[in-house]
Amino acid sequence: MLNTKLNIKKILKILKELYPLVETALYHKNPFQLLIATILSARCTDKQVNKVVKKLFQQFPEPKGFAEADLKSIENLIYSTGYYKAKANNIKRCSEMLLKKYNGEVPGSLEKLVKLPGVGRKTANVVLGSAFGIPGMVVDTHVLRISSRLGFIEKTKDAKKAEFALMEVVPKKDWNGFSLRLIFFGRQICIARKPLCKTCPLSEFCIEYKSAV
DNA sequence: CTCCCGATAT
DNA sequence: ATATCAGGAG
Repeated sequence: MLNTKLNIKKILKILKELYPLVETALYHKNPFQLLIATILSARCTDKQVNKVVKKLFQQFPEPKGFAEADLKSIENLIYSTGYYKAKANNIKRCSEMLLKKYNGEVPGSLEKLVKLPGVGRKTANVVLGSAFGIPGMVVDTHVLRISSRLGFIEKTKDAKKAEFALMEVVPKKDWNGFSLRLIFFGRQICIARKPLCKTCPLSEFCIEYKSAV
């Protein structure tokens, strides 16, 4: 069940009032560090990622360091984020490709970003939005869950499908902010296990809440 | 589709 | 004990 265009507009307005300033919570000082932090954030909380990246970037500030590093030493530094073998391998190979193809710089287009090891559409769109200021619709677990709860799109498990459907409904200038706001909203209010519908400022517009009452 | 996988909240 | 966390590769 989809929400009306007018309600979607109202929801976007309320979300902006709720979270006026939106910025990624991932610690980073340049596009490369944001890229690595975002790769690490797969199925892991930002808080957990931030616990490891400071030490990680102190040891390996640039692609060169990761490319020359022993895989084990990367694994040890990122261990607590989970999937540590796959992530370490991806980070090393990603750094190697950045050096070989892009002179160590992070490319600023979706097509190039998604070809990097460990980088899918979600990670690529995070980097586009938060490092380059290019509109990108980030569909992570929160956005996927909440955009259907609120009736922005039909329920789906396909993140790419959701991404394209959301780009139709949300104004392009809002794409970056929309994703970040839904993520904060998802952590604080529209929580996966136990959504706080009683105190939710969007419940009167929420398709799932209204159909449950 | 399965596999990768630790930390945390419930 | 189990679900969930800014997913991606094969």
